[in-house]
Amino acid sequence: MPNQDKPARSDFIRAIIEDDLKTNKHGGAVVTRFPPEPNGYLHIGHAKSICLNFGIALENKKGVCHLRFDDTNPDKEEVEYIESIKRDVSWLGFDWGEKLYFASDYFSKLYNYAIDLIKMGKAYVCDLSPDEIREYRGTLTEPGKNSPYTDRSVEENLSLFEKMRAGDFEEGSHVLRAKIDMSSPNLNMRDPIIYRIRKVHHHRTGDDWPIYPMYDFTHCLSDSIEGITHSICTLEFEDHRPLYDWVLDELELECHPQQIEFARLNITYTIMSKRKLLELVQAGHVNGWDDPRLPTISGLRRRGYTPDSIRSFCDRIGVAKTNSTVDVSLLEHCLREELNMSAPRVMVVLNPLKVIIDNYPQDKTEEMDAVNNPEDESMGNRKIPFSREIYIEREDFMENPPKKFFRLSPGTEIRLKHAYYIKCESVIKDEKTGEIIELHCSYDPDTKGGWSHDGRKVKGTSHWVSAQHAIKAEVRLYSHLFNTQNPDEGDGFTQNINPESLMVLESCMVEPSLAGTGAGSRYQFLRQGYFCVDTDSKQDKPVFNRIVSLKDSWAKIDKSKKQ
RNA sequence: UGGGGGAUUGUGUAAUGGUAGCACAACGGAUUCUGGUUCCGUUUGUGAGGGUUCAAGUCCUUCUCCCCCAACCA
Repeated sequence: MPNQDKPARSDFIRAIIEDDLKTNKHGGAVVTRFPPEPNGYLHIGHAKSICLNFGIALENKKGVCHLRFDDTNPDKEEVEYIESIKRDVSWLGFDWGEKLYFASDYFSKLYNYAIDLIKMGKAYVCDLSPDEIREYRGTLTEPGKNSPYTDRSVEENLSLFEKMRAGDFEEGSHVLRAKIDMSSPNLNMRDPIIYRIRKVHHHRTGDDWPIYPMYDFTHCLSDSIEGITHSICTLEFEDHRPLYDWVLDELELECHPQQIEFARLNITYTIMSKRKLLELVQAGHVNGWDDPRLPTISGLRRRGYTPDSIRSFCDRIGVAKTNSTVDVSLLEHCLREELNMSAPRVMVVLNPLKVIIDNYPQDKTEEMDAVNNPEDESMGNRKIPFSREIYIEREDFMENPPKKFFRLSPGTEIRLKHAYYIKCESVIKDEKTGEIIELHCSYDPDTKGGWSHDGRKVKGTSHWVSAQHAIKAEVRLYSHLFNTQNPDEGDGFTQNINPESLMVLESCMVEPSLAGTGAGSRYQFLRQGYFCVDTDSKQDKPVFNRIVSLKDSWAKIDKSKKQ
């Protein structure tokens, strides 16, 4: 159960709930709900809402959070999405227990409520076409005018609505509207449509219904039916609150939840719109909904993000009504913070450079001791084979090093992590291209384990892998999907896609202890970053995703020098 | 030019008339067999003007800027 031992967070929503508890408004009950529409995959913006709603329930003695699918638009909704949403919510660590609901389960009740409204003279069947309805609605600055059907008799409305329900009318020919006020400055109150005719198969109710209720009618009533106390939603529904309240007030329902709105989550260098996410997937800019560059829950999961780190992120960003964009580095920080403690360290050479240690015996192999995690001794040690030929990172050698370069260069000495000190004696290059092919080094046998007894200091430490023992692997390096902090600026978000957001390295050299590691396992590749075994990984060819790099102060120095 | 919201450092978020705090980021230093981690430190803020008050981010007032709303979507 997440978040229980953490200090209580405070935000304006929790403050409202606390007040309600003090005044015993709901008899101590706190009932929230997460109400996704099953028309797409969940993203980290949904995670914020999930953490809020389920988190609040967990924090209160009589707290409950429902998972309710808002499935009133069969045109766009699919069972596949329901399954993915359930999977994502529980992966994030939340449990709805028995409290799994579907708005479609309330269709009969909703239909009866609509009839109640008609009988009260508060709803009418309108024969205007969609275009006409728009026209009659007026504009932001001009009031609307009454539909010619506003004043139909209760009997006529009843019989018309029954016919709608019976499937006697064509799609678009009739709608049921709430009779409120066509001159309201709030467009949502200008006789909103509450039922439309859609002769579409519904994934749960089949062909039972030729009419489907609209969001504004369905949502408040579903909340009321379920005994929700606090109905938390995003800012764009603020204008809908008067309608939410109107429906429940007119129907004189005992349970009248309080709708509270908060700002949705935005993160730098990514997008959070379902529509745009869909476009990226369909246009092939990414490889499916679980592409590790996407902010979808499934993408983050595949990338290697942990549920804990996402929850921790959601805790830290807070909840408010200000439109805001959170720096993606905060998300990365949350991941590093967790994995620093839990991820085993391992040595992997991403861009191999062969090193031959000339004074090391030809056929000798030694087992070197290595700690699995310096932050957690209980994770133990492992043995790593060392031999005459090894690989080091190409970046760790420079023939003409600048100042402050602590790594290997001709004549300098570095430490091989957990092994020996080596000194670079000569550089072998391709005669034609000038490319460095291999390095010849000498080692100091008295420095086994990476220590010298004479107090000699080396500034650089490199990771390495024994050439004959190495496993070849593919590593996928991800960076931001977009080049700009706000992908929506400029000529549309697809123009800002980062062409280098995925770099595949095919010939990485992995230490042998990683043989057979399973998909989803996370490691720290020493000095490089946190990596996760991808689902594409095969026994003979492991595939790793870089979740996030380590912080790199050398990269900063190097970069500032070049500028 | 209707209605509804919002504005606190680079970013996010606290401070319910009484020392503007925290986190991330950035920068400096110490420690370190990861240029990681850890530790210490530094810089940057109440959108603007006026008013009330001993005291204003907070109250009053005028203004500015930003977001949302005219789907038979949610």
